Amino acid sequence: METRELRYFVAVAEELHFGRAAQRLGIAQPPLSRAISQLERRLGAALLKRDSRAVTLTEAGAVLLHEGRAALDAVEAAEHRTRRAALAVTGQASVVLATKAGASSELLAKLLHAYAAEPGSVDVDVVLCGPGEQEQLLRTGRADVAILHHPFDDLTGFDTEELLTEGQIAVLPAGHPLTTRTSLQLSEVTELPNLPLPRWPGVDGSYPDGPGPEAQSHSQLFQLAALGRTLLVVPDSARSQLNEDLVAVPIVDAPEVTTVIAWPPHSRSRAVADLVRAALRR
Amino acid sequence: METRELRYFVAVAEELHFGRAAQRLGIAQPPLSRAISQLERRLGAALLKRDSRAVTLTEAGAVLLHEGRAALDAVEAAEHRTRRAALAVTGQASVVLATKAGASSELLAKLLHAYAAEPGSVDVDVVLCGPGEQEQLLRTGRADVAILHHPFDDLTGFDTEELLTEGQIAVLPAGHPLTTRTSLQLSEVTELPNLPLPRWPGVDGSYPDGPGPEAQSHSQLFQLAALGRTLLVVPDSARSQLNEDLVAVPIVDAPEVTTVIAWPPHSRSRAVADLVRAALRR
DNA sequence: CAGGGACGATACCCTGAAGGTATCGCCACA
DNA sequence: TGTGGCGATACCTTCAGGGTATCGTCCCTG
Repeated sequence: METRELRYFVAVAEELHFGRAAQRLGIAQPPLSRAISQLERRLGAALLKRDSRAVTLTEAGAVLLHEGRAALDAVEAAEHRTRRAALAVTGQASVVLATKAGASSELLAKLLHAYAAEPGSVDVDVVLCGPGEQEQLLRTGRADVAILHHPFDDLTGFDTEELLTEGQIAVLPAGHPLTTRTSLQLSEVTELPNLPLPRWPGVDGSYPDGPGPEAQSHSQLFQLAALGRTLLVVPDSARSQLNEDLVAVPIVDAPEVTTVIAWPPHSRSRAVADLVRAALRR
Repeated sequence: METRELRYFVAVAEELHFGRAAQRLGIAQPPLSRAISQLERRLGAALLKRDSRAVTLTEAGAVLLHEGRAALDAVEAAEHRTRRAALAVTGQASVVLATKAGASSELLAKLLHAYAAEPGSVDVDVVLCGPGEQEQLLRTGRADVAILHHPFDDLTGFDTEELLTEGQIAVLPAGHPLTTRTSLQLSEVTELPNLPLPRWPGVDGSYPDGPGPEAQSHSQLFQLAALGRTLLVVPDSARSQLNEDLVAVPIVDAPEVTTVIAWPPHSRSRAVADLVRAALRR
């Protein structure tokens, strides 16, 4: 199977529409139809049901969509990592570390400091990501290591080491009645009618339905919270980002958040190994 | 990057010889040379050093060999799993479980029995593998789950659950002086001049140098041991395979062997999940 | 030191796979 | 019953990828 075929199939499987998929791929619709049916013939499996008026995935098609994405990511990763390895020879050696924009910078600063002190350390490019983006960077080789947060980020397929486990706090606008409390239950904050939780864009860029305001970044979140438009449930270490307009109250029964350092399972990079070691030594 | 290019590069990188690689790929040498230099041009990286008389990998080439193999495995896995998913629809649903030929069948029997009792269980195809082969089957999608043994098998990149941890024993021919002992140190058995450890073929099929006899399978090993030609160091559970010609003596300081059940990290198969659950329930 | 052989690169040709345009066939819906 | 949307088919074109012949270079050897 060629990656071109996989890319074609993934496009159709995502769009569920040959015309749009062809447009996205920058080719005409007929060659796309042909490529897909040829792929189906070679696999000996129906991937799509063209039941006039609608294209849907078969069971096998769903499997190929999932596995095919992983395979394409792996190919892309091979490409990126090779390019970066070639740069490294010319003295441009560096590691790319992906982290969530707005996450605790204290931990990160310590980590970078500890690593920089190592003998043989190289430059660390810190890439600040939107939610969920780090994973993709790591899978496609555009990043070498990432700081992820369990259970928010999907850790499957990565090697990880735990760095920090913490509880969560509710961030409320100053003056809100609940700010008088010293602790809260999760159920007390999730369904407040006039202080809804914010909505994040999904991986496809669209927002789920709901009453809360839309947000793309951490800083937006804190602004929205300060304006009394939303309520945040965030890890304890986010306290450092509070200002006088915001009050934090611990939520006793919220799931614990574990900050981990993650890297692709077969990484052979010395720099990544050193970075992880530095992270574990605090 | 197309998988064809990756296959070409991997062939050359493994052979370190354009002519042989071309032969292996079933094409002529000139198009292979061209394909590789085109790949290098597109990546903007030298992958091979053609220093007359010898082809060697550059740093970037080594990275691409490694990452490229993983990517090719992922593509192959997508293909296999899709084919199997298509079969499953026709009522042929089954899971492929890879296990080392000759490994403890007691554990496996219990596992299969427990799984078969589950509601909704499907047929389990048990594939008996040579050493190290299970990993590859799992990575390329020809198997859905595998029984692996830490630290012998490489678990990186798989999700695993531990099933059993055990010590190791030395297997000696009956009548050997050491059979009178009730326990041994590892150092006492590894370097016996007239009872050397056997040699296994590596992933490339070639044998390492050494004094011991060559063996391909577990049953061969036990035969060789019974003939007094070799000494085995194996997990405790292999006792069940001993006959009257062989004597087992525990090795107190041998590394512990952990039997794990492993599956690809993003498996979505219900059957795999059930199988793992059954395995953990004993 | 000349000649031969091993090996990768280059030159040049040819075939077929992949892409484009036009059009068909089918169905839903007005 | 016509019309529009959509995937499939027919047919043409182009160039990427494969083949053969040959070169250039280095090493070895007589």
